[in-house]
Amino acid sequence: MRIATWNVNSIRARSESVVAWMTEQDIDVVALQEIKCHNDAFPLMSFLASGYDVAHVGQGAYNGVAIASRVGLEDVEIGFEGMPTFPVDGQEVAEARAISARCAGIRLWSLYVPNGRALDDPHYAYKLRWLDALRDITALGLAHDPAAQLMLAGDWNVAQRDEDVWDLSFFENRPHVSEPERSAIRRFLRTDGAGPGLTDSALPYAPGYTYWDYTQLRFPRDEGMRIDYALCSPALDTRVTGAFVDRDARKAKGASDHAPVVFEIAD
DNA sequence: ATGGTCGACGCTCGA
Repeated sequence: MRIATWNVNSIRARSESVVAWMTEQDIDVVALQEIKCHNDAFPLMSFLASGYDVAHVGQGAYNGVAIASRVGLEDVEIGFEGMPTFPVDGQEVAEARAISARCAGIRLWSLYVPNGRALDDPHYAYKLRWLDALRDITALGLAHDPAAQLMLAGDWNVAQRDEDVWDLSFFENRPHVSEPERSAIRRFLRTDGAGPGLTDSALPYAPGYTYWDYTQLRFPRDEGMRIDYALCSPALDTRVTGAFVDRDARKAKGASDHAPVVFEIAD
């Protein structure tokens, strides 16, 4: 079985190419981020016509996440317990950054972690709060069910290692590489005894970049970042037999600025 | 040639 994660940067602008890619690449389930459309504007027909069921939550021009599956889509959850909100015009908003479903026995999350914007921006503190809350609820769930088949997939907006960005000095005093963000991700991982004990399952197979800015000729110069990945529970990680970043999908005319990451899962 | 991007609720913002 193949599960993918892809920040598509608008689903309405490229629903046909996303569905065509899924069919060509034999993708069974995809976690989509930044769909950037209202719930009633989701291009559902493109997916249904190719045999994919879809769960989605939108927020107009920004954010929005979805899961498309041809192997079942059950027990959909929007957001997670304790998910932090962000104040917009004095109102606390639960942004459309997390959706989950059980597909072929796997509890898959599609996550769009807040960008952070700048180290002194309120969105940066929000990002750290958001990651901490997600880690807490994940650790609780896995403590209750250590054999859970769990995949947290998405755009994490954190480059964990120095080699996950093309030029570390470019990111000095900017989000994505700061120690608090990296520490927040490490606390999800098996290597941190206190956390839920997940594994960055693509890393052994696909350690390359997943995102290249549209500007500054970043893609032709291969000046990218590895910020899209999936953290898997121990029981699921043992089933991951391979992964790849499809750079060809980033090359295409009208492509998203992120490439999809594909996981091969043994039965 | 010292620039060079997109998508959306587009005369501006977020990535």
